[in-house]
Amino acid sequence: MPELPEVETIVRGLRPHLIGRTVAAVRHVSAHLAQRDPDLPSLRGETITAIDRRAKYIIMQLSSGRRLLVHLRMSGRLQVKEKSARKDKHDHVVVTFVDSEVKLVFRDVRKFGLFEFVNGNNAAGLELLGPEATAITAAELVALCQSSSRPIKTLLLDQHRIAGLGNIYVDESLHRARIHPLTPAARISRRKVADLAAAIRLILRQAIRYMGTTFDSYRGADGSSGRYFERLRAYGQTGELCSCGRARIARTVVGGRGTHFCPHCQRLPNGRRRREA
DNA sequence: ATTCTCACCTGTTAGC
DNA sequence: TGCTAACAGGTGAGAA
Repeated sequence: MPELPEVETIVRGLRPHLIGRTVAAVRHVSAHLAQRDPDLPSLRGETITAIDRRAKYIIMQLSSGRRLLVHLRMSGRLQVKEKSARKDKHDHVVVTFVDSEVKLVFRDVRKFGLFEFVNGNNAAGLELLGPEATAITAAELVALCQSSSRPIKTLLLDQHRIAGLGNIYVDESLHRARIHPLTPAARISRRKVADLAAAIRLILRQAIRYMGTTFDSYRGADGSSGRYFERLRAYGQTGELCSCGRARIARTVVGGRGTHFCPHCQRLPNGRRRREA
């Protein structure tokens, strides 16, 4: 699942190929995307002037002043391929460019992703996003935590509070900061919250350097896998010995999401220790 | 206002 | 072997 580091990696991979390119044609727009945005064919003739990222959103600035919004959600991929590459059954948009041997392909097996112009419907979603997780300060996170009694994991996944984290990097950040994912946010000490803010920034920075995490379907703009997979210490490590050497990584469910943690390092504050389900 | 639940979707895996 | 059911998970709409 593409989270902030994966999206950043894709954006960096797209820029050298697409900046300054003019769209020659928009091909194969799948019905579910055409229904959400009937204007997609009008991308033809636009020149891509910039490609930016906001949390997990990719925003392409166009010469007309319009903006194209892409969100990969669960299974989306945005890849640059040779013009001759065969179309896959899950390719939902194919964009070709003037005087270019490559094409941009939006593939999305589960069809949760967005590929549309910024408009009234989706602009609000962008504006409601919390501060970028990469730049979250201790003070900001302290304020955030004090205002909520929700489990810290649930709070960190709320894009309106802090934007960019997903299931993988929340588990990794809480593990590094040694905080149990079910800890009520307001019950975490200032010192631990500061640790958490530092852990979030560090892990995201490292994950970007390693070009993201490929757990299942994620691929970079050039189709490559993310190398941060090898660095995971909690997510998907159920049953593996924790780096502390004292316990094995357990799995439970928090807010409906698979949650990985070390029962030794990450304990609830009142002494109760939670085991796997 | 805030928080929780469910729907969206399909490939993969577990269970019979 | 072949089938069905459960599961994965980011987000937003609607309910509590």
